Amino acid sequence: MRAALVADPPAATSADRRRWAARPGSCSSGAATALPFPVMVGAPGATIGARGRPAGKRTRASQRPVGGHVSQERFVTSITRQSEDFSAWYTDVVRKAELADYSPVRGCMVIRPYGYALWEHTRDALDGMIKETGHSNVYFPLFIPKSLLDKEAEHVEGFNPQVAWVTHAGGKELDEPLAVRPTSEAIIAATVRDWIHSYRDLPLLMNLWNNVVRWEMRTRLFLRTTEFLWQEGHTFHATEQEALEETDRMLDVYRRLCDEWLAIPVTSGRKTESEKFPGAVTTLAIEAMMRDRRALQSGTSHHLGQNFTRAEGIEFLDRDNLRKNPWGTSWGLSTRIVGATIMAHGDDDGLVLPPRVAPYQVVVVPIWRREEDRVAVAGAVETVLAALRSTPDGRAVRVHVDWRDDVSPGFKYSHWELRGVPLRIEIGPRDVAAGQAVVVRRVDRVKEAAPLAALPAEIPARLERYQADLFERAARFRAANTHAADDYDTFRRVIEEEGGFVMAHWCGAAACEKRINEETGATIRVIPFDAPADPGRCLIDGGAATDRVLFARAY
RNA sequence: CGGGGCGUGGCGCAGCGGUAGCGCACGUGCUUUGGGAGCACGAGGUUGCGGGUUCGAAUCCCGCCGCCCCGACCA
Repeated sequence: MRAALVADPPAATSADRRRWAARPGSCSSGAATALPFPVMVGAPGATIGARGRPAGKRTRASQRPVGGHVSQERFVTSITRQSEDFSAWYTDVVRKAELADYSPVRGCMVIRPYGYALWEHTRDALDGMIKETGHSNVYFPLFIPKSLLDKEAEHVEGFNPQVAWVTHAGGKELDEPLAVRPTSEAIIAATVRDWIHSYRDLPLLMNLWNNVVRWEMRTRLFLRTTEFLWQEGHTFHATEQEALEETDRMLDVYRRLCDEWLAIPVTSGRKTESEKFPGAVTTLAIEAMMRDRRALQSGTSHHLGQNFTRAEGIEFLDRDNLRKNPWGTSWGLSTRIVGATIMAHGDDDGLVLPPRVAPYQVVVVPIWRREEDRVAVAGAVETVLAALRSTPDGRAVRVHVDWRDDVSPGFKYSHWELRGVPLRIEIGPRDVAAGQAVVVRRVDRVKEAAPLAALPAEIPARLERYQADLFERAARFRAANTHAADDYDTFRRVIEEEGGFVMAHWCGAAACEKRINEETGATIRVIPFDAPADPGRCLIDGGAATDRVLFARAY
């Protein structure tokens, strides 16, 4: 885990406090590394929140004694309910939790400090796994000469409508247009031709963290933006077997990222011909279920065969003294995964973040009225902070203390719940007197008192349990919304009325797949790897199928 | 690209011929603070742009521009 984010020192001036408080993710202590947050400002004229809502009416919630039962009351009222309009809910949450903003550029977003911190934790976890599996990070250019992109026929055709071109530079028209990379297969293949001569040069295992541009007609923050951040892995192998293993291995890395870090259960499988990456032999993907029961493709891994190496004329001399084209793979996971995290866990009160990637794992809300109370509470808070920064197992907890004195404790509760902080610790004069703190879980608002002395051991354990609980909750939700359909009428009814994943038989014909999509809006998300043998008849033409495939309406 | 809608302080809106107002947010002060506090005072707008009609245009007409929503691509 990364270093703890350090809390605001109570000694800060009130103006300082406000400034820091306005930038969650900022570190105010010299001890911790200050995250470099460029403060990006939405330019004037940007359309912000075209779908806004009237500001929340302050319904003064009745006061309740500490240690009470779990409240069903809805405290955050400025967010559209999921049940009312899931898309509006999503946009509200992204904007009000200050994850991202629209920008002056159509279809492009500004990722704000809190959103970027969430992406960074996800990215760092994945980067670690990519390195553990033997890959090195590299960088390739943003611009790709047209001639390179044109070499692989299926690739060109697939990406053409989405490519942005640079035709002028230096005050004149370029001899050859440059594509703003939609992905880097072409330029990488063209470059590594000079690096690969012998089987001894293989495998070549590379990964790039970069931005790509794909011109989109309809965009959504994080889920589909014209420019997005991602990693793209590119590898070259001496045998097809090795390339196939690599494709599987990296898909499983993505599965583990979702599983262990994001608490999102995913289904791994193979894409159909119509859904595969342009230029790939096969495409594998992980699919996750969002809380509106729709599917979201969250990561893809492609077996490229020799398509790109042949197009580029990459050859190596093998052990058997024969010249061969290497086999390639590529795999990518983007900022879309942030959208997945939001939609897989969030509720009507805002974000619900998995502790392992949450910018703040714990927020402390000190409560005081008189100056003497504040001093007493500050003492207890300092003790807790020191303990959380050096827990018994040596791991630091990312904790933030909200010392703002211009908003009420109740406001702070809502503020941090909207932002999905897993645990809230409330410490007031009554707690100090009792030598305890009140700990509240974001996901279910379960509220418990815990002795101050026990917190160093308690909090990390509670965060782990919380992480596990979130995964369990998501897995139960997915199970409850996965159905089987054995005939087309049932299928249509389930897709229409229930939504979710529908497991059904498909003969493998593109025509049947197409008809289902056109008539129901559902697509084959994947042909799952772990589907049990279960022979049946295709929904459309009755053709034989050995097992079921996963259908859903998707993002 | 076809259909629908909207452009008015930072955000959300009202005003629909007589020279711009409300809520939120913002600033200052006082009282507050264990589930989104209250009051008072204050600051903030060449009404998207350009033309026209009129004594007079945010308002009516024409033309641009921009954005949003709905239908064919994608991580």
